[in-house]
Amino acid sequence: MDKSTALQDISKHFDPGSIEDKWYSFWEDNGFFHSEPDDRESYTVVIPPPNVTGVLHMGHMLNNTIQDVLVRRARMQGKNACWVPGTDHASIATEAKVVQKLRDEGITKADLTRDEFLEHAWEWTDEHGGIILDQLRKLGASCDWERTRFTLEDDLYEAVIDCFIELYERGFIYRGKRMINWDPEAQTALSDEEVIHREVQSKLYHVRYKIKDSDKWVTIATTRPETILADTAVCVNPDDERYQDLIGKTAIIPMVDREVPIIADEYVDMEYGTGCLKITPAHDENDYQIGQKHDLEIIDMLNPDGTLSEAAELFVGEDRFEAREHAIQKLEELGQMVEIEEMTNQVGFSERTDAVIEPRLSLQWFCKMDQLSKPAHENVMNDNIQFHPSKFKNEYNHWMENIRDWCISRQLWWGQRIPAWYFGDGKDDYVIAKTEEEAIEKAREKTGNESLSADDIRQDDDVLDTWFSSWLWPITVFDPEFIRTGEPNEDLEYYYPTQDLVTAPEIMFFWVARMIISGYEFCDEKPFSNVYYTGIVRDSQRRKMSKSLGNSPDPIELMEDYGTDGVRVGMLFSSPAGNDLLFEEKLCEQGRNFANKIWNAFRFLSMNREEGVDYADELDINEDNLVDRWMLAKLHSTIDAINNDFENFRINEALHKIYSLIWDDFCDWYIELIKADEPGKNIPKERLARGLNFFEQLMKLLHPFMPFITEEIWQHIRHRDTDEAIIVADWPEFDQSSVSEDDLELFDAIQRMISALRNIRAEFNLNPNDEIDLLINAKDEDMARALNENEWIFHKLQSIANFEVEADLSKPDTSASAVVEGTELFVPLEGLIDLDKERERIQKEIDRLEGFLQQIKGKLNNDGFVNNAPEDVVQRERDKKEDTETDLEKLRGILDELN
RNA sequence: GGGCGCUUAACUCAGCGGUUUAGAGUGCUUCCCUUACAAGGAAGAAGUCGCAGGUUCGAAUCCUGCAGCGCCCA
Repeated sequence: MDKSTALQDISKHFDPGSIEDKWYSFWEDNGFFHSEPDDRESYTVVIPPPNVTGVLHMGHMLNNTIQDVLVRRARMQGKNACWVPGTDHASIATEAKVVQKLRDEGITKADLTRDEFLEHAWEWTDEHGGIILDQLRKLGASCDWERTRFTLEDDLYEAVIDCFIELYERGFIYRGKRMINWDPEAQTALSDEEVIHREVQSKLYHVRYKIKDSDKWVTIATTRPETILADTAVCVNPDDERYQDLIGKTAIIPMVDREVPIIADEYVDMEYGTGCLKITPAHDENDYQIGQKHDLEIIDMLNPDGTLSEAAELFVGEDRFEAREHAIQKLEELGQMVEIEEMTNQVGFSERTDAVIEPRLSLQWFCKMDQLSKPAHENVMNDNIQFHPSKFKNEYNHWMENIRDWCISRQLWWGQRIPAWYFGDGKDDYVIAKTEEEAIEKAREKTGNESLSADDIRQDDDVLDTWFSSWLWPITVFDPEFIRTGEPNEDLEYYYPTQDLVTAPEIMFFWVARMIISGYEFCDEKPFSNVYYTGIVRDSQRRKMSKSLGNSPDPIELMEDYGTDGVRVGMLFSSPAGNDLLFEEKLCEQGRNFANKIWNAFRFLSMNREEGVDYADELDINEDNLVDRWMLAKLHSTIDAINNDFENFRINEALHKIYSLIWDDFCDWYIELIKADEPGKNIPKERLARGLNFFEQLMKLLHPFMPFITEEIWQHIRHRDTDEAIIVADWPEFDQSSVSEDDLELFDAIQRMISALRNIRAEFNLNPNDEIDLLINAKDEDMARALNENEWIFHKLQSIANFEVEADLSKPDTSASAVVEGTELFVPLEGLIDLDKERERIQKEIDRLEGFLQQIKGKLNNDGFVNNAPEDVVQRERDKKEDTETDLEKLRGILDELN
């Protein structure tokens, strides 16, 4: 397949749409994404599994682009790169969607059996699942699709059950009645991490309770007056002098006239509110603690759906918010509402359904965290696992230091069903078993009842938290049986621990911390070495992009409008690790424009190719050509800098450097300077070959960022066998000996001279084609020789009739002038020059340099600086001073002559 | 309430080790369809680096306080 010819009609605008699918299939079909264990060093990344029925959003785009950049570079470096894709079942979110869909069809969940419901859920999953994986393909993600995993597929399901059983046997899992976060919308318990606290405007109700056998009243304050119905005590601080006489008395709960004790506990803050606290042990965490301590009655007044239960006595069946309104009304009627105060307070909302969370006493399964989390805590703090940026270590530390037990049961059907089997109503009347048969056996053993049968036992209805399956992700994607066997298979042995994890800081506790915990617990080894936290993608008003707000552009549309490469570049450009990204489409435009620039550079080189000519395939510069030496030095210093950026996870910096190397150095200078000497002629063969070879190096450095255009161009430059595709090409190797500081400096001086000439043309309205004379008074003989040797560069970039360089040339009359590092440039402009304007120009330069000189002198006149600063720093200042003084002297001379 | 972070050009952001007149993109001004690219080229204007102290020979950079904004946790 020789695509290197017939490019004369190539489009002026790069058309990404026509090549993306082609190259993606090419890579995938040829197995470049697939990895098998071998002798090479492994480089492994596991994807943060998106929700199986979700669609790609901007956060995924950023996150997966970064993963792809890392993976593609590692692959080019010759590592055995393996990026494992997959999805999770997103228990609550998916179940909620299925419930909603059924509701739309007039079916309620309660009408269905578990199996019937799951059938609907699988149907939904089959229909919507995988969409997001196709979207990742569109993004160019070089995942090993043969390894695609789903947290609810059979063997991963089994692994989670094994994990539960294992941890139960190790004593880390227990069942208990605890205060949990109840989501009345999804009707399930949630972990602490799934509750989002938001500040809301609310009211603080001051309500007075009557003291029994007395005319006295006591006033409490609450934001949830309906919970008064479940009060079982009133509590004051034992040191509070105001209430000493009340302790031990009885208060009468308003509305229901229940008698409750007035107790004393240090927990009560005397300063807060009235210093009197109502105690509702069933519906508040702290109240529950006090209730336990003082052995108070517990009245659970809520049904699972958030309506009031019989226990409330009043407003039974009403929703909690409706009941609140009625309670307020009633209290006012009774004359027991003392005051209503406006206030802001923190309210918990469900991460998934956004329903207001109710603290609720409930029998749930928990995972004990204090012991389990120790190695995970230590190994992040000692940098055995590195966070990028490291500021996230602090948050991690704080969470770990205050870690609480993890509520892992969910009152849902979509997930791994808890392997607990009950044979009675007692607290301990259960066994943990993988199968029914095993459960029967264990139950017989436990009860001593040999005739116990399947009819006598019942499996727990609940499933496990989704994160209880994804915390095993780096292990089970490779070896689902490992949790059970403890014997790693070949894959786990080879790929674990993985190298880098790229994710959002939002799920540091949900997922990252827990993966580290399970990694140490089951593998006795970290799951990854680096965690790169991306920023959050926000809109121009700093709002998080979300589907519900409708402020997120459709990623697929963006890719269609700007090209995938363009969008990738746009996303990465202003996104250093951990910093939020304010997304605007302009960023994609910049990416698209860059692709177009590259495309046209390639197009130009192609147009100069001649049919049947072989262009050398090794980069072999012309050592006699400053421009070649300069480009080589630029290339290698950039390779070095980019490698360094990658080491430090400064992905956006690396991109900026390759961007500038291609656009500013290669396109604006190198290509201009290798152009044919006469218009209409082709670039000479050797020169063009070198240009193409440089271009190849640039494409390789760019490939991780812009995979499609680089492969397209790579394949056009010359014929490639399949295994010579850029995706598996060698990452350019840094060579220090290719970086000549002298060449970089000389070329930099020439660039500034050219810029000075362009400035003169602009100031005096000369056209690019107007010929000028250029007389140069070089600062010394070396510079004179160097400029004479490189006279051609000036001719290439400027229309120059006469070019003259001397080390002692005097200024011609009526010329425009410039001074670059002690070298004076004169452009005689008889009749064209506006002397006032020229004086102004020179004066401006003098002013600028004088300001600069002042600063340098300030330093050098400071004894402290001269005596204390490192010698080379002081010397540099001295050199600067001398150079600046020389330039100033010359400019003043020029100005004198103009006057 | 506890903790963390941010504040740099009109806008969005870089700026890692403290020491070259603080950079990029966008936007703006002027010129140019110059034999790749107008999705482009050239030139240019634009910043007392939030405020106040401190350390230092030297601070956008380190420390302290303050203000404003944001995030995490309770």
